[in-house]
Amino acid sequence: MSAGRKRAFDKEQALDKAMRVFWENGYAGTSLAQLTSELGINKPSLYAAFGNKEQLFSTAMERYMDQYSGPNFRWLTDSSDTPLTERLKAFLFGVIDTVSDADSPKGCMFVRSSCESGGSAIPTETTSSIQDMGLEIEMALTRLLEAEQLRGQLPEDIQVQELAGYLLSVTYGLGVLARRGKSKKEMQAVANLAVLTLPSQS
Amino acid sequence: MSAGRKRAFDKEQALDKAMRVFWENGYAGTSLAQLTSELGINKPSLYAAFGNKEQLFSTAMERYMDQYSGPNFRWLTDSSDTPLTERLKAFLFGVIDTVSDADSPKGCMFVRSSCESGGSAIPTETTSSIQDMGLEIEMALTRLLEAEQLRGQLPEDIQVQELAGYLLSVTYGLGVLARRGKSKKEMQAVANLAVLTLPSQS
DNA sequence: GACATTCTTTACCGTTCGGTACATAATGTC
DNA sequence: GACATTATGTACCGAACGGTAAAGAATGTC
Repeated sequence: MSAGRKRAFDKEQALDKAMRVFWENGYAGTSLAQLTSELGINKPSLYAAFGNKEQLFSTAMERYMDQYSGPNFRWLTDSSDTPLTERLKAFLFGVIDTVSDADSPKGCMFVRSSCESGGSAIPTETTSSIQDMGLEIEMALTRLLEAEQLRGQLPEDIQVQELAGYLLSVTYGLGVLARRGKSKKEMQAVANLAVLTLPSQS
Repeated sequence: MSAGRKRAFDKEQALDKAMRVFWENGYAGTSLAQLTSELGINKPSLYAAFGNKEQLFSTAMERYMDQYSGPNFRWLTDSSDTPLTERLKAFLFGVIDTVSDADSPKGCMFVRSSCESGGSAIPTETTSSIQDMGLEIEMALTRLLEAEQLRGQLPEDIQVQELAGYLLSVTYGLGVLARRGKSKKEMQAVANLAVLTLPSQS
């Protein structure tokens, strides 16, 4: 064990709070004063633990993806005998729970950050890491659909990357709807419609 | 004609530029220095013409809705003998042109502002006006679908507000996809999928 | 052409921004 | 218990923030 005074706060807990502040107010819309106030620590402690604002945001973004996006996509990527339509529905319902949870900011932090990135509001390095996260998700979804198509769960004439784009569009749209205050029930009806109308029954 | 020195810049043109700056960088991510630099005018001129930053943003937002959102929705609201599916497709293609135009910022300014609003990043008054814009769109879309259902263009057992939510979700999703760099062709394929799978043929 | 009016320019206001130097307090090592 | 090490609290930094006062330049009215 190394010497030195012990940290007086829980780092994971502080990161979770920081993630929620960014989730609610965005990168440009969040100030260090807000962060230190919400986390209950001083600026030097924050900088010692997480680096600067940009690095803290990136870490918070990764935590969001690990904690929410990952588990939701696991409904899709976990091998299972459940029909694809039902797994898609479970995925979308999981997303809905995430973006309209009563104890978290409304909407999707990834969607929000994607919209905020690209311009001068977010540093370029962070912008490209957000870009990478999105590409990773998209590729995973495409690969999954390809595998399902080979297994006969999808018509052979369908373009899987088009279908992946469609599913992403609906998913992202749910994030926006949630931010706009759409109720969980209404969004679940939307998800049902989206899955119901899929060309998935082989 | 009233007395006084003439304005040395075109107000409409300046508003258009301001709209694009907000579109690209968001409300919190845009500074007055950026605005005055991009518009080519000084701060006092900007304040005299448009009020403060918040009022300028609201005006820019209204211009965006008038110039882009309005015309796109007119594909839906204009009475026509064209089948609903084709009108929906025309609407979505119009949206795609807007959010992935080569001469404008990528993505949808309304989607972006909706994500940014709600927290402390945007003043509450502006937040609620954005909220109102969204509700107006949603109600117009719902009314349209109701009318189409009465005309027999939609199955009687379908819940039009659920369908409206679904269409909004896809539409908002396209705005996010565009911001993330999806090509126009890919998005058009997504729109085709979304319309193709609709339960619209009566 | 005097004058009131309106815009532009410059310079500035107080505040908040992200970030840090420095002294102090707490810990493990020896 | 001396010491190196690490975290905390305070106080501060220069820069950028949104916004404005004041003076000068251009216009129409009379």
